[in-house]
Amino acid sequence: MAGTSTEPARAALQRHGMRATEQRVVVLDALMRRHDDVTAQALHEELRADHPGLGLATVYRALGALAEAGVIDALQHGHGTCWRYCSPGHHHHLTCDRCHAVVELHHCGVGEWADRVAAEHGYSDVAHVVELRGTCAACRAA
Amino acid sequence: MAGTSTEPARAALQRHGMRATEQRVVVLDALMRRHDDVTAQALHEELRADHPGLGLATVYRALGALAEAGVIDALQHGHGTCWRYCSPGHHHHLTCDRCHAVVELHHCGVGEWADRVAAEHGYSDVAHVVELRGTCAACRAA
DNA sequence: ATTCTTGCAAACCCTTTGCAAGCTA
DNA sequence: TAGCTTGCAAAGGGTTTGCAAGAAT
Repeated sequence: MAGTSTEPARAALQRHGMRATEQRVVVLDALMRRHDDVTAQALHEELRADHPGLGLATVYRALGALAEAGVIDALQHGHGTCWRYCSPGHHHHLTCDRCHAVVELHHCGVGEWADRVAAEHGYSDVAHVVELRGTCAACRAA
Repeated sequence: MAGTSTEPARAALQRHGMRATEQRVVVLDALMRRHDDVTAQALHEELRADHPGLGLATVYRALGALAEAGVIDALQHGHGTCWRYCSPGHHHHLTCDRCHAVVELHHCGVGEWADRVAAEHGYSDVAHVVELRGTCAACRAA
């Protein structure tokens, strides 16, 4: 049935020159399906239900490799690292403080201001990290 | 002599309802003097030269309390947490990737965009985290 | 005098690493 | 087949905590 294929994950792995092992496919596929971010341990716990042999170290290694390849993002909010799938191209995220639902913002309203301000202070090669956080409609209603 | 008083640190502590112990004063004073961020361990190492009895756990506790009071910022870039003094009021930071020198930007060019975009997606109570990173003039020249 | 804070060292917890076995291309 | 990847368990490293002694208000 449609929507349950792991092909997208497999394809993404190969596109980035990573071997498409079952474990990596499973990890990436899980991230591509969810709308929020997860810790390595929570993800491991979750995946273990269907994949009893999957090791925690393997999850950590897969996440590290995927992040290095730019396929996923590592987030440092709070205690421990959280991970989430991240589509290509420059964009920012709007996340819900309560449920961690994420909206990707592909139109960036910061670059111009950032470049101007940085130049005023003599800084060059400026990058910006932006994260918007609020309460999503669903959580507000709840 | 001027410039070496720990009064500002002491005052900031009391203003936030924290007991002005010698250790806390020393920690906050050190942060108020520097233009970059530090790890707890590095700060401890540094302060130990003049304050042999100062414990690492005390540094961690002081930093945690100061951050909770909003007097300093906790940063999660790279491995381990870094800390830096942060003046009051809404502002953002422009930091040098090489030397970690910080410029505080008290004019925010993001709020309007953030609020609009968030509203478009049904999010409310929106806050934004922004950090600009580049190479400062001094490092570029070096 | 009371309550909070400190130092030390041990405990914690998330994450990484070594190594032999298993898989991918 | 050659070389990467996995699992397990042990090691690592930054941070937190328990507790008795010491300060601050």
